[in-house]
Amino acid sequence: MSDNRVRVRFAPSPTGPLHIGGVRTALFNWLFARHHGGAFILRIEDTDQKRYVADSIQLITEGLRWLGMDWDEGPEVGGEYGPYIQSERLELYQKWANWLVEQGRAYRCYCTEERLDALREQQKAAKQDPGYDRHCRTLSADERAQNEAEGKPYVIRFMMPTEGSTTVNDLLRGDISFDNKQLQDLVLLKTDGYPTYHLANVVDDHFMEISHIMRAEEWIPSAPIHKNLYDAFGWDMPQLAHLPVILNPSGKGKLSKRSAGFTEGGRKVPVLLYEFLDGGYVPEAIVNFLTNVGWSFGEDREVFTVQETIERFDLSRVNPAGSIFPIEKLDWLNGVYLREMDDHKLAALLRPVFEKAGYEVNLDVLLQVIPLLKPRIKTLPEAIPMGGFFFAEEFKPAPKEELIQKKMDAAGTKAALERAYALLNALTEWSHAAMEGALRPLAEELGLSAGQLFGALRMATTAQQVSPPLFESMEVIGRAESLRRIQLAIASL
RNA sequence: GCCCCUAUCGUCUAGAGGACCAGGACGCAGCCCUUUCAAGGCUAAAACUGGGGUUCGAAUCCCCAUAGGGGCACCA
Repeated sequence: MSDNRVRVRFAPSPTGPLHIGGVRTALFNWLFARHHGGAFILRIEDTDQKRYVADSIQLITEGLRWLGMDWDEGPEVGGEYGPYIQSERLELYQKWANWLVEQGRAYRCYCTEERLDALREQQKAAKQDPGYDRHCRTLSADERAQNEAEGKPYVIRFMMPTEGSTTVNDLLRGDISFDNKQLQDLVLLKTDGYPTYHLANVVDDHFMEISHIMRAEEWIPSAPIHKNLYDAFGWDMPQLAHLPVILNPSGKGKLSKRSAGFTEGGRKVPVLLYEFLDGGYVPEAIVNFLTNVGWSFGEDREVFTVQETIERFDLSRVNPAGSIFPIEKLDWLNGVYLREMDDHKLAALLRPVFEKAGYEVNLDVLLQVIPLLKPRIKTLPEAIPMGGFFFAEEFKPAPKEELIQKKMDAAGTKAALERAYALLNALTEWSHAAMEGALRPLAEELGLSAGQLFGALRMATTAQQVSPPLFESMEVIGRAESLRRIQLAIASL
């Protein structure tokens, strides 16, 4: 199954934190590379100086590593096709842009921003399609010479064919044709000497010997542009596969961090990768979840390991239709992974969560608590209300009213707690089994339901309406402290 | 406005002409278990956008309509 000619890349631009949509694109590329035994390349497309955000590259590399995606070539690891940061390859792009000019396939355009803006306004007013009017494409030799003599700044524009059509093949959708009249004489090289995305992308994919381009669906309209560029250069175009977009839970538009990043219930949906980290999702669950959006394992299976995914991943199972971000499925899946997780590993994840919430964590206690927490949490922060009280420095007894259970009064509650105290105090072994063995008959004797008696004890020992099972909790709290708390409750009645 | 893509339960999806009165999962509802909350088990409701073709036969192929999405920068 190994094909070392498979070379794919993830090519984000460093404009801020990783977006989950980008992560999905990266993941599919990575899975494809690993499945075929090819190379996964990380390339940084920093050709827009205005949008560059410092530290972005680090956020990207850390994010990919967190999810377990390693790259064979790129920043931090190097490679034979580098550099892998586009701002370090400017000469290459300039060379090939100029080559196109020499070949008569591109031209210098001296139009100012003002003229372009005015043109756009005019087109808009006349309800014409927007686009460059190719003014500088037909400049005479004299006009050109004059512009050069004046030292006017210029961009290099591609001379797009104006007739016929361009057909590109998409591995998921088949052939897609575009009327060349729709295509623009787009800018290849900007005034500042930096390439645009289109030029840099084509040049790099060619020289980095990329075999398959897997990118998001919003790039489909630029595929014919790229195709014409490859043709002009005389290069073969890599295979294309446009991955479906992920839509907002609101159903309106692409998944974005703004406006519609909420579910119908008004819940904030995580979108940036760090928001998933902060939200208490684990990487294994995120990866498993992402592979279920736009791709399916088959065999009616929803839960599987990365290794299984790598073995099975292929483009034929990619669904070309866009999909709404199914966040509730991630919650469920995260719960599945948390339940299956090794106790020590979960302890390492939970410890900082409790500490951040202001609790001082005793590792021994945490390890005892984890089995109680496991089936009750879907995300890490949910452990705080469920288990935080185990680490509270000072016990705050529940108010009297809350000790009294349904259809009971203060006197009855007090009497029941006193009897329970006596039985527990007499126990030779402080285990949940022993406690239950002693107290269940008591409930019956007192004519109370298990819910009434245990409810009162829960309130007395944990001061919580909701908690892990009573006796297991008391086991963790310890004999002396549990008995002390029951005494406290009795005294308050 | 123009161009392009897509279309199965509320949602994520299975389905590559007969094995489909359409399967799985999440969510939702009910029941069981149960000391609260979960987890777990069981059951239920829930979909092939519409219309034309092609074919002995269409969720699957073609066309049109509709709907949703994407794109039309010296941003990627």
